[in-house]
Amino acid sequence: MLTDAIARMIEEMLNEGNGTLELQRNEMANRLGCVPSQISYVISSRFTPERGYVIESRRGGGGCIRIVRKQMSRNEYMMHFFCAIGDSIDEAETVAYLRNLAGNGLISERELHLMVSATSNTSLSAVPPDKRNALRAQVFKQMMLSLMSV
Amino acid sequence: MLTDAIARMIEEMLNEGNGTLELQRNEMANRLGCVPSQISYVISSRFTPERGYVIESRRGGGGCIRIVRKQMSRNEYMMHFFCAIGDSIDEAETVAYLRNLAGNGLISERELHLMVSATSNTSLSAVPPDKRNALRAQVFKQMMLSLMSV
DNA sequence: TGACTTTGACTTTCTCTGACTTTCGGTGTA
DNA sequence: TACACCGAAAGTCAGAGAAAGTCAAAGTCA
Repeated sequence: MLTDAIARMIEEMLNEGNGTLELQRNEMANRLGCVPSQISYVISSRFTPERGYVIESRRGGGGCIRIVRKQMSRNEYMMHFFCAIGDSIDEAETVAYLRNLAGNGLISERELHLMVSATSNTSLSAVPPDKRNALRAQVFKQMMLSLMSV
Repeated sequence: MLTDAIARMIEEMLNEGNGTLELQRNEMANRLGCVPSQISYVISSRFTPERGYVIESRRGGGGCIRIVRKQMSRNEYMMHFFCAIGDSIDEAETVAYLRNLAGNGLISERELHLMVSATSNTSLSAVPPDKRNALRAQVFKQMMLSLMSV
């Protein structure tokens, strides 16, 4: 059945994208040889808020549909990231992690900014560069822990 | 999409300019290879008063568009604390400041926890104790700044 | 039969463009 | 000085086009 194929495809893409996905309805419909509204149907019947998905979209040129899975409990998800940090991490990777957390609604926009700046090279400039990544990981992880306990 | 590129560019310039920006519509359109009214479109659809921006402009020779990210008296308050931090601060005093901010509703409970843990001795344990207070002040101030610009 | 799928026509929203208008500063002239 | 004119900006607006949303009717399957 078409619906299932599309749903499976979206699932996979969600997995690849760490629970976040942006797709273009027309493009996808084209790829699958179906009518665009079929994509809408699948999303509205399968990827509902009750099942833990958040949908946003934008019309017009260059429009797209954004699907975010909120399935894992917050803390499970946080823990997943927490473990991935390791004991050294550079600035760029930290920002990437944090954007991901924000994209999944686990931290707010303000919290994103807070954490980015706390772990920035600017903040840590007093520390010799060769020790910075370790310190950053430490700070990052402490902040994550603090969020998990609130 | 052009709109997004322009919006991103303006954001960045705003950040660089501490929340203020003057741009020349034609010049910018030229640089981006688009029609000048596109710039107007982006500004009117994205940098609206509802989103906290103030727009002024001047026509004629040497004209320009001025964009200001509105910073409420909230920020003035934050600035007051910011200045009080100095370039060295210990853990206890940091917690006191943060409690104060939370008590005044300037940061949320979660943000309080985040900031306390980012500036804790635990987070900064990799740094020799005699350098910790300076680093803490640095981290603290960066976080404050990030909140003021959101 | 009844619930779920599939389709396509129509609607709404967003982007982009270009023609036309308004405003501003400067410059030349009486 | 006062005024008219000119060129250089920014403002406005309507229209075209792109993409997603909606919905009802037709089709399918258990």
